[in-house]
Amino acid sequence: MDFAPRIVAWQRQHGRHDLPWQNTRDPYRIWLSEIMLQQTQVATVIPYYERFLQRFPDVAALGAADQEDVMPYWAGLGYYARARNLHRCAVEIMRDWNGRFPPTAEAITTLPGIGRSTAAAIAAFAYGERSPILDGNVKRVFTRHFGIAGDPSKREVEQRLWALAEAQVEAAPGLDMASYTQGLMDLGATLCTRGKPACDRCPMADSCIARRDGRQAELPTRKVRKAIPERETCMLVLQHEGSFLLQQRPEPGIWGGLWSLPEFDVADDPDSASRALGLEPEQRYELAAFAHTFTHYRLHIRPWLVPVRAVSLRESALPERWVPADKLESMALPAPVKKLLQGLVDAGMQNSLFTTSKT
DNA sequence: AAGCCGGGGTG
DNA sequence: CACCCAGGCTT
Repeated sequence: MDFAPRIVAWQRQHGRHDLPWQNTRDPYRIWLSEIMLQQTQVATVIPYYERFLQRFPDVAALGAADQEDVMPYWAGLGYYARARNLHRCAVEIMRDWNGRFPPTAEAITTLPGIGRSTAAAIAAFAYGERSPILDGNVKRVFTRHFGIAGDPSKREVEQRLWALAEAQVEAAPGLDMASYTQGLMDLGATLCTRGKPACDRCPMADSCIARRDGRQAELPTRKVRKAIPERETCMLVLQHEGSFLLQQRPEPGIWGGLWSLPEFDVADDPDSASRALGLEPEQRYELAAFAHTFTHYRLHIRPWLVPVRAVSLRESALPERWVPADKLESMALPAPVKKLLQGLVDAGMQNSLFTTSKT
């Protein structure tokens, strides 16, 4: 009872008001922030957001750009389909909406990469539309406050939460939707956190079921996570006169659209893998293996440094490019590849990096 | 309904 | 290390 107005009152006094995407009603800026913030924390997003906005200040600038020019500004953020969809949206808005962002949450949902919650957030912030959100923060706040057990990603539980979200808005005529939506996010991000919720400072503590029953640690119910599989790959660091050979990853798929190192099966060897690309190895150095963990599997990477003489390449299914060391910064590289190449460049290709020498 | 898609922060 | 984060799309 009285849920939404209390959230608003708390937000105005204790919420966040100076995030880079606040204090604007520009749908473009709001939209960009919502996409970047999908499954990504605020502190991670901020520098990406600033860089992106500087390069693409409005939907016209983004729509006029090639996707190729967009990807470097997303490299390292993850979920690269978000960037591809963002660019598709901009093209679509310029073509189908006369350059104006769609005026309702329902219309916004038709755009690629924007679901119900993201559309509602954009509509609430930009237009004040009375559409509720249901993101990770809201799921945590609601499951605790209303004592909803069960994995929130399950359809049945999620439907209950959507119904609760709708009910809170309907029960509050004249609600300031921007403040309410921001308040839910702020509460989840700053007080009703996963680990140690600050119930002593929470404006909803007196009506919170989890608080009453001492079940804050059990809600929201954890999802049962299966053991993640292990995968293994070898990567070729083909090097010629200070440049590295990069291949553009196909989409869809992991790292789609990013530039990565050529890979070969662990059963094969770096020399034949290099020759398969039309390159003759001068040497081959096994670099230190390392692991990279994704949400759904762990990838063991075994990199080989292979200096080559000729740079004539064979026909390849993937776009390929020789990239000088000092131009790597401008390329859209997967995080582990960036780390690997940066390490090589920073160390000046010194032998200390090699676990084993020539084989 | 379940799997796919990343990287980083947190405890 | 496990778990989670301003989720959405495909199968």
